[in-house]
Amino acid sequence: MFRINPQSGVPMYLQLIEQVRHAIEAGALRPGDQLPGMRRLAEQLVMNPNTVAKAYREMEHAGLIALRHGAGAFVAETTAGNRRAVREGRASVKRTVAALRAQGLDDGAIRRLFESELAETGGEVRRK
Amino acid sequence: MFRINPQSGVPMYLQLIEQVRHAIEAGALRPGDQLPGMRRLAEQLVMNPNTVAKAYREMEHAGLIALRHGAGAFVAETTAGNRRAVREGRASVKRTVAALRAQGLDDGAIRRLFESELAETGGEVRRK
Amino acid sequence: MFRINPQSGVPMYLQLIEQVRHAIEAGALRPGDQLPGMRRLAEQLVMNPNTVAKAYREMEHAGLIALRHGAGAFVAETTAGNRRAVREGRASVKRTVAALRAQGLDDGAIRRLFESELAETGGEVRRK
Amino acid sequence: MFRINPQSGVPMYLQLIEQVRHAIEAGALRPGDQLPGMRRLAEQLVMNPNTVAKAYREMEHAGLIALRHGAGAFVAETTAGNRRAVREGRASVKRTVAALRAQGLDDGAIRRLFESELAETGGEVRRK
DNA sequence: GTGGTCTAGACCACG
DNA sequence: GTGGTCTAGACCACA
Repeated sequence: MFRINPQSGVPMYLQLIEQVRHAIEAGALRPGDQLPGMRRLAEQLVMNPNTVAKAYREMEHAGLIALRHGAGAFVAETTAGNRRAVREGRASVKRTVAALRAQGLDDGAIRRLFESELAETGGEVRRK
Repeated sequence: MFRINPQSGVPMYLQLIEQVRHAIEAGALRPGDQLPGMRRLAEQLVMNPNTVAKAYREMEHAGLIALRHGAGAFVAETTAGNRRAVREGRASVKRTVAALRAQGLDDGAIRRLFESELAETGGEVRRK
Repeated sequence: MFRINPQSGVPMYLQLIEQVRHAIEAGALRPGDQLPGMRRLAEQLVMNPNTVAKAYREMEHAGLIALRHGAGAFVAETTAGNRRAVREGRASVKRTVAALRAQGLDDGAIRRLFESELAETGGEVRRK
Repeated sequence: MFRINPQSGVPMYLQLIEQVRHAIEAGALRPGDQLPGMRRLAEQLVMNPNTVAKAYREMEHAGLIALRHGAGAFVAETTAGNRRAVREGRASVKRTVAALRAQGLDDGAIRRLFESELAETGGEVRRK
């Protein structure tokens, strides 16, 4: 369900958090849903359980999920977000990325293009 | 010219490298152009000169730039890349991002959207 | 400066957090003050650096301290609290505890007495 | 009769033990008195019966209570302790805590205050 | 079996 | 030297 790249320079636990966040935004994970157990997920993603635990703890702090001792991790009920916008946006992103790929750009170049655009047009600062 | 976010979790020196790489791809920096001095850049970006130095060293190692002792850092002549594709791609990325922003998505949600797309469609693994 | 008891059943990192919080409340640590380095403190308290790191991270989350990469940990400026009440309260607590000790009560009995009183009179729930 | 806080970081079974111990010290529970049934208590305190069972087992091990198979749990006859000192101490603790509350201190601050006092003046180490 | 704490120790990023 | 990430693996608390 998730794909982590240990070589990207982005901490693995952050990658996991972003992907869970996206899964929630996109509706793949819904409030109340149980997340995979830490150990099981660690095994799937070929990483250490402690690393998964760190991601889960941070997500709990962020109010994204709730950890119930002995019971598991669950998507928080308060998770709102604009799921509609995210789901609708997927199509245009898909088209744009496909076009860029067709022109011979690799992942890195595409990523830099998007990041550059975000940096230029965003009043927002990129945060943890 | 560059914008680094120390809080993003992505190493600052990597952010700088990616932005230089993009500037070259996009034509903002051309072969032979001189890069800002390390100390000056460090001051501008509010970071330690050692961190800038590390980024420059890595870029030299990658063949992106050439460090001429006592003279400064210059964009390498050998820098190929598909500049045309990058420049042409900017417009569509700009349109896509603007549309997503208009739907109320913030930087994070947009980033997660294209990262998700890259991960799903990319045969390529994201590398350092 | 701090005293941790590994056998108490209360997690060591929580004990450390409470003691730092108290030091701030009591004025022993003031906004802007630098905390001991994680490794150094770990050595002093005879615990693992990772355990200290966990305490520091939680305190950062709680807004108690700020962690500056490569620079150290510092007491947050926003730390208000009612220092006066805490400092003035110390005397009465000191007297009460001394009296209880004189009557032959041990730490456990004294603690249970206070906790019982807090539970009975507190509208507040004891939180992490 | 008892109040457990699952969020405090202190193990629930330890909280329960301490509260039973206090009830005995304070005379609320007298030698020979029957303790609530494990299942009933678990329900009241919103916790798993196994957790209550663990607390009861530990208390039996500590000689605090006796478990009579099929009959229930009873406060041990041998329970000594200085009940008089505890009962007499309640008044001064009540006064002290009330004063601290009046000064605006919350449960946490009060707890840190007496824990700090216990740590400073106690030759005793806090044990399980 | 699930989350939580702790240890020991390696390597990286930043100042 | 300071904080930060990751691994490997033990043991505890709770359901």
